[in-house]
Amino acid sequence: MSTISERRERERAHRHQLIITAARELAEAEGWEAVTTRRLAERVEYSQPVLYSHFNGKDAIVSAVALDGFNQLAAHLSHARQAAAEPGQAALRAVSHAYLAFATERPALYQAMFILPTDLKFASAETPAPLRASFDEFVNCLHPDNERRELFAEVIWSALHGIAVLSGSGRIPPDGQEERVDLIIAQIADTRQDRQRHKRGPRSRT
Amino acid sequence: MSTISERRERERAHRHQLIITAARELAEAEGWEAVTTRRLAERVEYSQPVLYSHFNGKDAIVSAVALDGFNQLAAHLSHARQAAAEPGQAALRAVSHAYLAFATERPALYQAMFILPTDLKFASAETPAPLRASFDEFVNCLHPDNERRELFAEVIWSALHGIAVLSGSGRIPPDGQEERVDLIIAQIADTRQDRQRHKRGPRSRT
DNA sequence: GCAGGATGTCTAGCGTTGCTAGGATTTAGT
DNA sequence: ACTAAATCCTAGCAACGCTAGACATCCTGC
Repeated sequence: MSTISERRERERAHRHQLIITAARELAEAEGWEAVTTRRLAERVEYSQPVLYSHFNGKDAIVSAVALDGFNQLAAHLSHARQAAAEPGQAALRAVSHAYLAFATERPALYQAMFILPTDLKFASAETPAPLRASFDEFVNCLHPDNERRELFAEVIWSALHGIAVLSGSGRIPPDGQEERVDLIIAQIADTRQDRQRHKRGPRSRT
Repeated sequence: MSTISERRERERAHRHQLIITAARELAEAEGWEAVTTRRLAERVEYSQPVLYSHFNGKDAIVSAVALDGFNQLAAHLSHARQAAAEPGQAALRAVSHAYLAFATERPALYQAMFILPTDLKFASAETPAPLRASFDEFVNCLHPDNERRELFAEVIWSALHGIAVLSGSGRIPPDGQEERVDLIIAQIADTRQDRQRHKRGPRSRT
């Protein structure tokens, strides 16, 4: 009575992942507007309703793809950071370039993570680990004595996200990304700035 | 034979603007997912097909709203810049705060301008004037001797857009926007940096 | 004043979307 | 072998963007 239900559960988990992978591949091949429940069901060779026995709806599927993406992003950034010779500005530069490369090379995945509406909870107690891990890759590039590391990381991440999405949608020229990243690193994360200088008394972040 | 067709044209232009306004108001009241062609038609008290005699499709309506938004944004930023005592960093700070205020106070409009798919052409020859005007409000805050003003403006704009959209979608905490803007201004647009120092030889922007 | 053509508008409907109810079929436990 | 439960699919709903074709209205030329 146990092994049989275990196998069932295993198969179910396998199919769960199959749906996520199929959705991502379909989005990467033809864009998210081509990811309909019918086409997705056809692709996994099941009927539509089975999708709804795994996910609450289409948004939940996109969310699952996004969560998967955050795992990949965290690994990608971590790899870049550790490949850098030493921590500090070099690591930050490496992570930033890795971030932008991820955004440009996996546009559909990036879209699921940051643009499409998802159920994911950010910046709260129930934030999934991969999200926090990705963010921490930026934080860990900053000097531990900088009491405003989180703030710096937020701003750097925001700036990178901004140029990623604006160039991705053609709102700024796709060329010159390199220059922009260099400018961000040089200006925002100037190592002269990333120190106790930025210590401040506790502030009310109302 | 002339005045009558003139009146027709006038009425048509009026209705054109009516549709745009109705779409914007509906989006601001209930979000863009509530803006359907049926509801929009009902709101302007015409049937669906008249929308298509004015616009090529729903995307074109969103684009028109976005273009209208860029006019408002340009005026908003221009006002903030000229209200600042003198040009330079103070003006940049004023414009940046005005930009973020616009994004947070008019989220639906901002979404049409920057997130939803539109037909607008950015960063090209046929870029509509209001888009360029908005961008130039940033450029004009930077020192004319800085040969990389455009690059600086792109990065500042991107950073602001990043924190606007990430906080708007809950991906970074909505609190602390003030701190982030201050950091961007202080770091990226440090007046010591915004000068000939940044002159460089022509670079290959491959 | 009145036919006739052009213009403007609406009704109705097509194909597709996300999602679900209810029946059919297979499987498990006694 | 028989009942019950779990599993899956067929069929369909309401709403979507969009369009064809019928109806009404208005201007023009006689």
